[in-house]
Amino acid sequence: MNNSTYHIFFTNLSNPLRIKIVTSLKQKEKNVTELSKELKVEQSKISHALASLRCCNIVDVKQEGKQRIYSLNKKTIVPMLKLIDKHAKTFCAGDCKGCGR
Amino acid sequence: MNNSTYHIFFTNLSNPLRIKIVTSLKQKEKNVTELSKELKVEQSKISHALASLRCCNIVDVKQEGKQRIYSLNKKTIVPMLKLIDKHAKTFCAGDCKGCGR
DNA sequence: TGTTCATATGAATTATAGTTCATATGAGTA
DNA sequence: TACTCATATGAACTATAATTCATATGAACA
Repeated sequence: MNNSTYHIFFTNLSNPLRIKIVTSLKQKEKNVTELSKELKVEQSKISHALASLRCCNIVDVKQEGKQRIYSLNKKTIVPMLKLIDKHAKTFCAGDCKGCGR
Repeated sequence: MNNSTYHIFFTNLSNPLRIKIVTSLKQKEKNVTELSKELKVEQSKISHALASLRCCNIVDVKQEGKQRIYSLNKKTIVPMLKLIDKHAKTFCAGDCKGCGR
């Protein structure tokens, strides 16, 4: 597999807001306004974040009336987050702190 | 698990050089000079990249004489890259192109 | 068809992360 | 202990990505 795909994919998930959206959608699908209210984040920020996530098919959309319902593509993301959980537990004493650079 | 760990972990892998190093170390462990020559990248760039990867325990180091041998922590990374391979194949027609934003 | 609610988009600004280069550290060896 | 090879580090600079805000689109409905 080519490195560029990895780079694009990881970059997409390397953002606090997008991660928040992902973990929120893990529970259940939501529309933009719901996400905006739940996360206390301005609507256009949510929309931009969702646009990125859609690019890599990390989330799916469906239209329902004037709402757009976003759902998580769990096939990839759920096992991936599990890998990180396990990694952090095993190698980073619970959670990864980064190294300030 | 807390979102900050996900963020730090993904950010670490969201960089072309660090990904190159990771995929190179998947084959076999290498020292800094070897990586620098193989990837045709200046030594300090490699060192900085390795420092980041070490923070999240994505790579390990051992000293051997004056060299430092870096190896990949395969437990997490190998299955993670496989997940992306499969994702790209299944959902992105082979490889993820991003969306130019 | 004009108004409202829901969401998306573009572009300028701002924040974050990466590169570069000069230099420091540190192991081995003459 | 002075020198060399291997690697690390800090800080200024540069590049990349995120935020903001004004505005566009588009569905529903009066």
